[in-house]
Amino acid sequence: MTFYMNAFSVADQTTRKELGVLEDWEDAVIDLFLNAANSFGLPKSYGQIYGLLFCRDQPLAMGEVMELLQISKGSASQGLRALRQLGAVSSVFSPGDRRERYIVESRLRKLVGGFLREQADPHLEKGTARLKQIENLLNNLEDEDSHKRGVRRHEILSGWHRQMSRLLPWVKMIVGKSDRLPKKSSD
Amino acid sequence: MTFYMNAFSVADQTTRKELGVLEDWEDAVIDLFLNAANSFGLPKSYGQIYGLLFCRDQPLAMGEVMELLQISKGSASQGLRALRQLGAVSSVFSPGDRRERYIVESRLRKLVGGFLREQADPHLEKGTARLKQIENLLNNLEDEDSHKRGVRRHEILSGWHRQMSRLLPWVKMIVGKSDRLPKKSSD
DNA sequence: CAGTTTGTTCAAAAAAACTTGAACACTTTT
DNA sequence: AAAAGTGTTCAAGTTTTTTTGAACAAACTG
Repeated sequence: MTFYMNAFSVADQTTRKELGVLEDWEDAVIDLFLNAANSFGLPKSYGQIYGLLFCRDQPLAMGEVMELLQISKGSASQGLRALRQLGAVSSVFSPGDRRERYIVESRLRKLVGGFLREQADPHLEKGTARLKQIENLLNNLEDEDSHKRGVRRHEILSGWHRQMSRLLPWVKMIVGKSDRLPKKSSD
Repeated sequence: MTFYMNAFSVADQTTRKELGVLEDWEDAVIDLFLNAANSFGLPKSYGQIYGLLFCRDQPLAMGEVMELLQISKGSASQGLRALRQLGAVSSVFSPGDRRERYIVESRLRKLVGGFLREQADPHLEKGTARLKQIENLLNNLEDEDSHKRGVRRHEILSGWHRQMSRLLPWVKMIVGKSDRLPKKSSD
């Protein structure tokens, strides 16, 4: 009934490592991040890449990411760029190797901070501009009733905008509190 | 240079209302919500519908929404359903009219609450399940090093999950503080 | 310098998300 | 009970987003 659930039997576990294949739990973690990326409005390949690097102790080069996840050069390149931009991934160089290698940022505070900076902050700024534009349209308006109605709506929107601006700093605060669990030994 | 910016001249402002056409400022507000919906991961038609109802003092029937926004029956029906589900829209009946008519919820606290309930809470629950699944995969594991590595990752993810769970109640609190601006007269 | 490795770009292909409208179901009106 | 009004559903069509891979650039290697 569930014969082919896994592509490898228990006896093959060493073989798998040699072939550069993912562990089952790694697959599950990667899938978790794939779904998370989706619900944050990011392409799923970004989630996969983050998830893979998250699983590994050693930094991986782009080619390794491509092979392990079976994704194209383009996806890997763009995904890594975007993740660096978000501050979710950073690159390191091993001496004697020309390739750039990548590791994740796994402190939630930093991840949330980067996400808010890249996604939320720009929206708030655009919001300011839009509110101004609506204000202008309301001023070139004949109809008195419509004007009044519009002004009321503008006030509500401004209130929302203000509240959202207030919220973000708190989010950074709260998430930052007790980050990463205490580790067994060094770090 | 900007001759055809608006489809109607100032002299036509009464005509516009008769034709059941949107005001310029209403268009702008609707567009604002269209974009906002997009960045919250909701279909843009949902944003348009919310935006239109947000602009109006009187509740609108589905047919009116369809005509004013030039969207199909299907989009209107589904959009209104989803918005009601989120608690962003509610329906009322006028006596002597068989049609259901719709109005928005414009208290930010309620909107955020509904959004978190429908979107964030389910994700947190799925997260719990996924973490358990990963834990299981880790237990059926031969390789000692991989197991240790996996356990560490599982700990980190559990920590994130806990923090997110903590965050949501705070968000509801903070947003709820000073809702809606003080109004001029009654309401 | 010709060849190799590493990584970026972007037009085209593939996949995913959204919208449409026709068919249907249920109510009310005549 | 036929006709008209209101609203839902869902398969098919459209649009948008994401992924791919070939062409290119840059940096090393022998």
